[in-house]
Amino acid sequence: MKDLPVVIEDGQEIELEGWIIHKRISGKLAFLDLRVGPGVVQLVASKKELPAEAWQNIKKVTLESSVKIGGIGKVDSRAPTGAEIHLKDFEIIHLSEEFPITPKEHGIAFLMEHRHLWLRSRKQRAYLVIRNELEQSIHDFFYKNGFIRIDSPILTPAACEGTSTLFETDYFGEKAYLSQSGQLYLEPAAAAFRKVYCFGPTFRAEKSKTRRHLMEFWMVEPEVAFMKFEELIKLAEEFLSYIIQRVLEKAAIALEVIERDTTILEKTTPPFPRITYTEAIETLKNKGFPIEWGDDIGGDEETALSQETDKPLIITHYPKKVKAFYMQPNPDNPEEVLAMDVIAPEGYGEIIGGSERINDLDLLKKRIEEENLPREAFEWYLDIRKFGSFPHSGFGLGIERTVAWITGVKHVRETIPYPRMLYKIYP
RNA sequence: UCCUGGGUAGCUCAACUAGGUAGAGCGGUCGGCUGUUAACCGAUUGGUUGGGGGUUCGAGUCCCCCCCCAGGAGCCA
Repeated sequence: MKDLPVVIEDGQEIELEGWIIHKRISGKLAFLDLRVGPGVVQLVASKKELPAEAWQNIKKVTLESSVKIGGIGKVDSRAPTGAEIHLKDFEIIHLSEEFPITPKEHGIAFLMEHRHLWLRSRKQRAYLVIRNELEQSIHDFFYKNGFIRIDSPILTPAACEGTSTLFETDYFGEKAYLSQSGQLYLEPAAAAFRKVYCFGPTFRAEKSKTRRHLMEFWMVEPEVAFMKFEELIKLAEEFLSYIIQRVLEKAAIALEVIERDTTILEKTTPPFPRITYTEAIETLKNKGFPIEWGDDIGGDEETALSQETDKPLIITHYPKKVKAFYMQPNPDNPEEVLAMDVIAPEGYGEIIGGSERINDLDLLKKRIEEENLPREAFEWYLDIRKFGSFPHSGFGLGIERTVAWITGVKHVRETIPYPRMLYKIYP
């Protein structure tokens, strides 16, 4: 079975530390698989070529024991990763107790209980290597394009989009909430640096229990001063295309390990197909969904729409009542806002949500009142519209959903090292 | 929160339309095997059937309550 390889040169003298993940022993010849880092290498041991003590160690070593080995590298097509190490020495650092996770089948409840150990498994390592490549590609994209990274706070005094779904905590006698978006803190920073982004965990206390939701998830959010709605859509297209292509290139082996068919991913190049919310509602009605203009578009509806295309689908011009208070109204229709969502193909749903922001002070005050939001908490935010106000736009991309799409994994819980799910915070 | 399905050995499951003191594979352990790939062959180990109460001569199986898990919905990234 394919795994991430360790690069081995033919004839090279090698000393390595690692963990034994598999052992096949036959009388006088043994094969062991050693996990060194993300990668794995096969060890070959012949009884007559080893010190007696080393052979005894090989016989008694248990799965997931930590060991130190010495040997000679050999390129050999019979080895699972194309190369192997012929052992000259084998030392046990720690003899592992019986490891709960075996190469055979396990249920998801058992695996989630043992998430801290499950991380060592072949596919889980591949998923997290892919996540790492995605995160790096995001930073590289923004760095190359002159963005400044702004680390927004996690403890916040007020809601970005209403308080009902926030985790509340005590802040020296005051109420504080775990951030559900860095956006409000990004907008002031855009006035300082013009192009900014934040990258960090966000928290939603929604009691949702689906394959697309976590209580704690990571989001990257760019915000750009003087950027209008059309340019925002272009930014989203270029950004998403860049990060997908970069991951396909840099994480090619990890994608092979998980046997991901990347045909559709390769098609992620600008421009993306685009429909308005109103057109989406018409399409859904024709498909038989019981939906009316003004309703939000749910998971099944998103999947139905994304089936029309192999590329991410952009939906624009949503009704203002289903979107956040800070979104700029459509000049051609005040009931709509200049908002856009990007729906991933293959049923992975919304991965980007963004908009042009309101830059007029009076309009923003009015919208805060209409949504019954606590005005005091937003005074600092309103300041942006008092001191050199400027048109600006931004979006947020969900890391876990994007990794889920790239890897083809069904549930986002496997795209993050330690998922936080409804009523589940262990390990 | 709601709907549906489920909790039996360390793990994955079986024990039937009909209540009769639980069984297999994997893992572990011991032995065998010089090119294995989730190796193979033989032996062996393993259980208060999620918890509590009830019906019954007798409950894994039937009834009630509780706990936990999974899948889905709403909401969202």
